[in-house]
Amino acid sequence: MSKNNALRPKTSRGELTRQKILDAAKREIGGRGFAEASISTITAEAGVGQGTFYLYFRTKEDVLRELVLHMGRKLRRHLTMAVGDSPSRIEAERRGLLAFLEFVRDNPDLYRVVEEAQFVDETIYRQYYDDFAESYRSALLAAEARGEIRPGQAEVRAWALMGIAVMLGHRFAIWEKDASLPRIAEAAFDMVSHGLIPDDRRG
Amino acid sequence: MSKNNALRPKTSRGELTRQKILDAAKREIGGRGFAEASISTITAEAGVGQGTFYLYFRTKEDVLRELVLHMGRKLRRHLTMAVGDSPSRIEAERRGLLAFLEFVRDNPDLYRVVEEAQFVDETIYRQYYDDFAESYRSALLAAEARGEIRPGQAEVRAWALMGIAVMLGHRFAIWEKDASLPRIAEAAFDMVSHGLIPDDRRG
DNA sequence: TTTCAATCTGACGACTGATTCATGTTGCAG
DNA sequence: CTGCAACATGAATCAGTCGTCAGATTGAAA
Repeated sequence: MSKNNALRPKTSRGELTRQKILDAAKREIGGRGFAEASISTITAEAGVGQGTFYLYFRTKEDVLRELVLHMGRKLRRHLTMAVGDSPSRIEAERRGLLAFLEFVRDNPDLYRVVEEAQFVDETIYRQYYDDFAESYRSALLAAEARGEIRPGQAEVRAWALMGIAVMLGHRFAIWEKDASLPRIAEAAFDMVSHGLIPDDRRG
Repeated sequence: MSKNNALRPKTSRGELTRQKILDAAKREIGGRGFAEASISTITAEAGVGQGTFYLYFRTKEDVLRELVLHMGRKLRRHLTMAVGDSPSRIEAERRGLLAFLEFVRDNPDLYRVVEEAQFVDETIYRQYYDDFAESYRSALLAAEARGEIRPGQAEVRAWALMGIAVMLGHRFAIWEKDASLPRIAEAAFDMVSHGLIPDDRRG
């Protein structure tokens, strides 16, 4: 089952070194991109010898996979905290979107690493999105059952909402770093909750 | 002004060769990814000598830029045809989303090439999206002025709507190749036009 | 037919960066 | 204190690509 590479350190010293490499890789890959980031720049940045890298990772791809997993856990934790005890799905939507945008702004390197994963290991990338989509989807279904939202294709909605978050994150948290995130989230939230059609034109 | 590289062929024979290389590059980069695609695999696929590549392009990045521009023109043309004479912005929204999804399904290589551009030449990538966002934005503003849609941040809405299209394209036109695109587009369109909040819960 | 600008070729030099490995160091269990 | 497994090193090796170039070919105008 666990194809877990048997590359895990066995002492706390090793664990620390592994972590230093992971941090450096995050900065290098996130900053310069996967192609530019070489093992030598990563190890130099981490302050360890070149060979040390191979004590804990098989390849550069390996580190990236690890970072995607890390991003997934960290983001999930962050969103859970932010959305936590929302009184309704709609309110959860609002808080979740804002929390995501803030997360992206605070972790641009991780964000970029995940996007690069798409071209390095499609499987892990898709797993990352599938996981979020699935929990998103079931949340929508539950809300629908409670009558909080209009019935509709939960699966499609989940992916559409993720698309909004990702694109707005890219545009307003990565590219335009000083945008007012609450204003952005509010505008998108308004569109999604109320719809584009004016009240006086509904059938 | 025109930094246009002076690498343009001067005869139709040259033009043809250049095109063969461009096509091969689209397949190679779209299929294996930018990093995997080497000049030699591209020229081999195109059926020309290695050196021929440099008659028309400076670098691999150069080809990718060209392909992004190409994708922009082609997609724009496609959307214009599909949305053309819609009776309303809302209707244009519906048709546009479906047309985009179909385009992605029919041109997966081009789609991927554009996404890769993000990590190769951020400038051209951003230009690509900015262009679409701008025309999207002004269309929304016009519709708003006509009272067809509720007032709101057109800029944010434009990016959010693009996010929906991109993500749904990735999920339902690239990953799940036989999804019912009209059904997907309809579901997303319904959410965006009517909103998630049920009519009986609006204040 | 001749000429020549444009086009094409593919082997090759230079270089980059991944991975290995022989050797050295660390720190804890006994 | 000592022995040993874990950890660390970086020079050397190795694979593969880029971009060049000297020479060959094409085809259309003169």
